[in-house]
Amino acid sequence: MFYRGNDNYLMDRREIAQVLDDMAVIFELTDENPFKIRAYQNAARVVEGMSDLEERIASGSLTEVPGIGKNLADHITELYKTGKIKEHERLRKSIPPGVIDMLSIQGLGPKRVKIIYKELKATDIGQLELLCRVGAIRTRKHFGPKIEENILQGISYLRRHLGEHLSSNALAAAVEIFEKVKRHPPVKRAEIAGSIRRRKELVKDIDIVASSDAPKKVMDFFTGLPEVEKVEAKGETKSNVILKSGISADLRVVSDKEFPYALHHFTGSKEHNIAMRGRAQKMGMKMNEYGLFSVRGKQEKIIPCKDETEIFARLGLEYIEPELREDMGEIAAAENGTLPKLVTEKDVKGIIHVHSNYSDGINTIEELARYSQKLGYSYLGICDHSQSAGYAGGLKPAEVKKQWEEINEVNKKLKGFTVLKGIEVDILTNGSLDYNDELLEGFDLVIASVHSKFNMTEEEMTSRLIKAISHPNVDILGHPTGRLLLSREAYKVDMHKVIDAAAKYNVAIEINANPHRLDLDWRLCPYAHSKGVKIAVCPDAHTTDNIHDIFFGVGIARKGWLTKEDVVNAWPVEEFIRWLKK
DNA sequence: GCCGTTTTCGGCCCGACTGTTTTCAGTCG
Repeated sequence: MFYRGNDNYLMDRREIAQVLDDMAVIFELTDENPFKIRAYQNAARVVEGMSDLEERIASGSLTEVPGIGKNLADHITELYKTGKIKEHERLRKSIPPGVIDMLSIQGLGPKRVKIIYKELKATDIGQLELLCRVGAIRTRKHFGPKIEENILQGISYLRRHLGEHLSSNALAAAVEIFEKVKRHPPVKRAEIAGSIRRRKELVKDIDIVASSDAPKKVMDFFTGLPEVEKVEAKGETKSNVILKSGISADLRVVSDKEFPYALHHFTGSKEHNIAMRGRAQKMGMKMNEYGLFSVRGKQEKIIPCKDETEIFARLGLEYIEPELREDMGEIAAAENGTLPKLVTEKDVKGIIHVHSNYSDGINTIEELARYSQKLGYSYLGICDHSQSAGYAGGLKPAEVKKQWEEINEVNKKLKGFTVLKGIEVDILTNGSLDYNDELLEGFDLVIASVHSKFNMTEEEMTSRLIKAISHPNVDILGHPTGRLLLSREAYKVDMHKVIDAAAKYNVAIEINANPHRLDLDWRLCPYAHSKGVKIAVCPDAHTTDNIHDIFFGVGIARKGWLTKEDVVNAWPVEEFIRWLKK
């Protein structure tokens, strides 16, 4: 199931980018030159997209990379070699961590946080909340009751999601410790269970299930891992630790005979398990994490099963994929033999919705194409931003024409691979699109997305999206609700009406595979399927690395019961193009 | 911070929106 990750230095590059971004954040709070801040942010993105970082560090040629000068080259080298930057450590100490946390509150940026910290002396979110409640915020210039209210709402949103993690972060942390546990000699079998295995978009903790005859040894090994910050509980069957990444992780160790039952039990969901136990009971059986038992009076006898498939079979069910175990109809479908054959990562044929260096992406069209081809895909849809998206380097019509010529050139060079001329066109406030019809007609592929004016009423936003969908050139509706997991709520919109409109105009809806979005929500996929609406699983990539995010999008599609027939970019290129020309 | 046949200082991207104001500051994308 696992994220195949990337070749070579992904973690190093991401970690370096993270530190540079962190420095930029601190600079924002300390009145640094705004262009210096941007230089750091820019360098973070550049490093993230570099394929030859190690060579350049070794040869000292980092400064040849646009956006990296003497200073940043030194910082990056220091970080790569020593794991830290002295100046970063110094900056970190100059500002309380609780102040930096405030920046994650929606509507609070560096300027306001600085006033809250320097003038109102609040050093964490709790103190800030108190200031809002007593009306102390509104005493400052340009602060008023409405801003107090917005801050309180932002804090409440953060609290509601306290202890939750993006699936991408949780998975990365889980894989790191899981691989070690799995390779530990006393361990016979091991799997990541829980909501990560069910591919939920947000995850509270990591669950690992292992089998062994020497549970104590396994527990000692687990609680002694270098990734562990704190051991919360430690026993022979269960241990709980807090990882240095801040995520809580559970390990359960059972005998190898018990493993399939434990795996099923700790994969959940709780609701699925309740329904399964009810079914077992009706069939004269009993089910828990240690086994499936036949019950006769007071006599209980274990029913041996070597894996989960056998457990389901004993209960008269087809194997149910973990993604579907939410008690949302999967048990009935497994009984009737009507479970869908879920789309897999391998089914995906084309990567669409990718930003190039024409707008806010890092890589050139050719780099993106060659990388996608190397990964085994057969087509790529370049979809940069349209002209209104000034912040993201949106393309003016003349630049679009230039890009088309470049795409033609790249297509001539590549064999057995097709680059499509696409665009992520902004949906303007009134639902019209950001280019005239003549220009739109020239694209192979048009994704329409909202990037502005999120605070409309539900009626206004719904009709705005439906108007965009009804445009004859629109093929796909991009990130339909605009949500950013753990940081921004979706805008108000009636997605059922939007899906109905997508069905009417034969427009596909995106599952944006960026782990911060995962939008369309999987809970709405069955409705879309029932209306015949197709889905596009798109990485919304801004670097070659981001293309791997497709993994998270496919997870959501699977959770939404979708098959490869439902997913337009799981179709061969000819079929996809035929559909685009519909 | 970076960049540069405008070669070493001066420019670097901006439009929309909100909540404050009474002309603008801050945030977001």
